[in-house]
Parts: sequence; structure tokens; C-alpha cells
Amino acid sequence: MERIVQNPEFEETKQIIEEYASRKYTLQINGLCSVNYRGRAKSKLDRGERIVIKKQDSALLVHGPENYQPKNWQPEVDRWNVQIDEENEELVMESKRTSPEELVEIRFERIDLVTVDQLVDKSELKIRGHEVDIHEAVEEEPEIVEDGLKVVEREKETPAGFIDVFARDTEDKYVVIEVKRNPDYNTVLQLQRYVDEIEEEFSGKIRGILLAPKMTDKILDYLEDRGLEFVEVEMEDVIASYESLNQSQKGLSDFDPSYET
Amino acid sequence: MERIVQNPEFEETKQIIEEYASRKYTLQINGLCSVNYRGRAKSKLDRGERIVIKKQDSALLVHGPENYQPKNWQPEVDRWNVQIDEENEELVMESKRTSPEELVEIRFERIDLVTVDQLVDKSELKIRGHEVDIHEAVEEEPEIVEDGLKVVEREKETPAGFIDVFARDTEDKYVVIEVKRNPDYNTVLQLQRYVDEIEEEFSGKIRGILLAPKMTDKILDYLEDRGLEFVEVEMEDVIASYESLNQSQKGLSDFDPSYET
DNA sequence: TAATAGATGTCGGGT
DNA sequence: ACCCGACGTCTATTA
Repeated sequence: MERIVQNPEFEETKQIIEEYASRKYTLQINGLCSVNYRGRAKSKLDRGERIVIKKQDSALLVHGPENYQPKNWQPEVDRWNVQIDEENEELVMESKRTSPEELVEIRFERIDLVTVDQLVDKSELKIRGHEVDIHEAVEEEPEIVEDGLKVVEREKETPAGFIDVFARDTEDKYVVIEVKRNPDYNTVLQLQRYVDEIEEEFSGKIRGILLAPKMTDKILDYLEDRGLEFVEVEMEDVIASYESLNQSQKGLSDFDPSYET
Repeated sequence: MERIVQNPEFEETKQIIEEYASRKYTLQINGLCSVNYRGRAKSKLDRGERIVIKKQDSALLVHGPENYQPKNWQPEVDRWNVQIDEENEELVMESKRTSPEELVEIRFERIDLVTVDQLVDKSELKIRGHEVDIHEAVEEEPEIVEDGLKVVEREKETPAGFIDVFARDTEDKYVVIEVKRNPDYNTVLQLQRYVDEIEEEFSGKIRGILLAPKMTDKILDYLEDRGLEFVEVEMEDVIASYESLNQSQKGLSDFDPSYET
């Protein structure tokens, strides 16, 4: 750990920020501050004790004592500015970003702790259970959706967007499949959009199937009102499908079996 | 600040976590760790240096050196468990949550810093620029959309859903306005559905306007192909509209004028 | 409690 | 650099 300073003076904190803000260091500042934001929206946050984190890619987070999400943030900062406001006895830390034009201004009244560190983390997050895993499972085992289904194409491009799975059923009718982990009304519209597009392209009636691990009554109504269908897929089957696939490839398993219990 | 410990032993860290995890304290732990998650999906994150934060409402964040978002998290934790894995020389911190059933397991190999604090933050975030603020701005100043526009109704209910703004133009034609901060293809279909619905109700041609702060060429094409219109709204105008409204009510201004420059 | 829509959404992948 | 869709989305609001 590069530096740890408790209850630093503004001057010292200013120097630390100026030294490390624009470099690949992680800064953590605990203190009493207020925050203003202006850009895509505008916000004001009065004084409170918070944790400010500047990450190595310049991401900025202002975390309060509660909630998953930060109170204020900046996913990417282009320019930093630190000033001591003698009149108000505040340390002012500004982060600017272009595209979109945005500004976060943090005014510290008191600083409790500053740490500087260069975190080393080359590990990639391996995750299973995403929508794309359902796509793969369908390609691997089309009977998940329907017996006799033949997958024609995945991620088929159309003027209306990308169709998740394009297939034909036992009667050789075209089937548009939209896969969603968390379907909502928009998903229905999205599927309709694709079906409309394909019907135009092939000038005939096309089936549209929404494939999802869950569904609500209202969305189902909305779907069926449009002549579209719903097929449920078990997320556990998808993960199992992936893992059975992976078990055959010794040593490539993404997950530690000891974690299973 | 309740406690700050550098390079603590596992035993000491375990005691600190056990003492504070379930109480309204903020814990920050910097160290080398790996993380497993299982619940709605499943993930594995190999060893790397990270910042683990447990907030006062039990939210758990595992932040890597980059990005706005945490690598792993738990918005709410119901049960904590800390164990020292002597065999692997790891400190294992488990957080469980029911509804949905989820588990995050953090395995520390090295701990650099532990801090315990009780952050006091009673301030509410005041924010302007949400979609509803655009609605209000239109009601206040309909010329934002079009000269001579008269707002008939906001949040008008139809069988197809709620119409953001229902209005009439200078020629007394009905206008359906859909407001979106981030419009997409589905927004177009949504608007079209409202227009179809209203055309049925009033049996006549109805105008449909998508009001948004931004637009892409493709979505614009898709919109205009359907005879619908796009009007751009400046978020700054929306915010200004709110503030001019508020200035008339002395002392209620949400924002510090000194920030304006 | 569940469902529904919004977010300064963010992020990754493709063009 | 922009466009587009997914997200362990999260979160607030409402039935």
C-alpha cells in the first residue's frame, strides 16, 4: 500500500490527489463532504460522511453509508482539479468529463482517512447464467424450446435489429425466438418487431416465441394478444447444460467443485 | 473512526467482522481475495487485490481497481459467516441472502487494511433531470415541444398504457407525446400503440411525437417510417425551467447558485 | 409482496 | 466514436 494518512490537512490531501489522481492508482478518501453534479442531469447532495473512491481507470465513486449504488459518480473522468477554498474552509475536488459533458464537484469539510494503493487484479470474472448461455443451450439442445426444432441462425441481423435465434419447426415454418432472462413489456414489443420484419422479408406468417425462465400473467396476455408464444426455460437446466458440456473438457471447468455444496 | 488496522492477522480480522458485520457500521477491507457467487446466476472471480465494503444497511460491494460497478455484490445480506480456512490459509467471508437465494463467498489470502466506521449521512440527494421533470417542463412551457401547443392531459390512461402527455396543436389536432430520456426502438412501437389507440377512440388521424434529449439516425428512420415525429428537448432547458419555477418561491431552491458559473 | 418502469443507468460487443 | 441490447441490473413507486 503506497500511502495511508489519518486526519490529513487539506494541503497534504491536495498534494496526494494531485500526485495520484491522473495515474493508475486507487485513492480512497473518507470524510465529511457535500457533492454537486451537473451534466445529463443535475444533483445536489448536502454534507455527510462518505467514502470517495477514485479507481485506476479514473472512475469516481461517492458512496454513502447505505445502498448498493453510489450517491454520485463519474464512470470516466477526463480532467481533475483540486483547490483549497480558504473562505469556506473546504477542499474542493472537481472531476470533469467530456462526452457527455459532466462535472462532479466534491467539497470536503473534513478528511478522516486517505489511502493510496495500486491494486493488481488481472483476473477475469467468469459468469454463467447470462442470456447468451440460454442461446448456447438452445443451439446445443433445441428440444429445450420444442421437439423437432432446427436452429437456422443465431444473432440473425435484420433491419429491426438482431434476432436471438432464428429457426424452423417440424412443419418447416420459420420461428423467431427472443431470449430474455427478465422479460417485460418491451420484450414483447421487441419480439413483435422482429416477427413483423421477418414476415415482410419472407411474406408469410411467422411464429414468434419468447423464451424465458419466468413470466407474469399480464405480460403473457400482452404476448398472446399479439399471436406470440411463450416457452419457459429452466435456468438450472441451462447452467447444467453448460457444465455437462464443460465436464467433458477436463481441467477447463470455470467453477471450483468444492463450492458446490 | 472506530478502528483502523494495517496488515491484521486473520484472527483479528475475523473478530472485527464478527463484531461489526451485523451492526450499523461501515467496514472497508483492502486485500487479496477471490470471490464466488451463486444465485440468480453463478460466477467465479480469481485472486486479485480488491476493496470490500460492507455498508451500514448490510449492502456488500467487492470493487476491483477499475469500473464504476463492483465485480461482485449483494444489495442486502441476511446472514454473515466468517471462518478461517487453516488448510488453505484463507479467511472466508460468506454473505447469504434469501429472496432471492444468493451467496457471495470472499476468500482472503492477504489483508492489507481494515477500517471500521459509523458514517453519519442524513442528507438526501436532490436531483433534477429525470423523465418526470421533462413532463413537468412541457406542462409548464408547452412551446418546448411546439409553438401553440396546449396540454390536455398528463399520464392519460388508455388500454395500451399511460400516455405521457396528451395535447392539441394550433390546428386543434390531437397530439400524443411520449417522453424518453433514452429512446430506443421499443419506444417507437410504444408510441405507435398509443397513437393507434387514440385514433380508434377519436376516429381520426392523430399526431405522435417522441420527445427526447437525444436520438439516433436508425431509430429516427424507424419512427418516421411510421409517420411519427421527433422533437429534441434540451435537458438544460428542462432543468432551467424547474429552477425558474423555484426561484419564485424564495428559499426553496434546491441548488446553490454559486455552483452555476 | 409482486410488478412495473426509470436510470446521470453502466458495460461490452459490433460497426 | 457511436449504436445497440443485456444486466446477478438496482431502485423507487404502486397495486
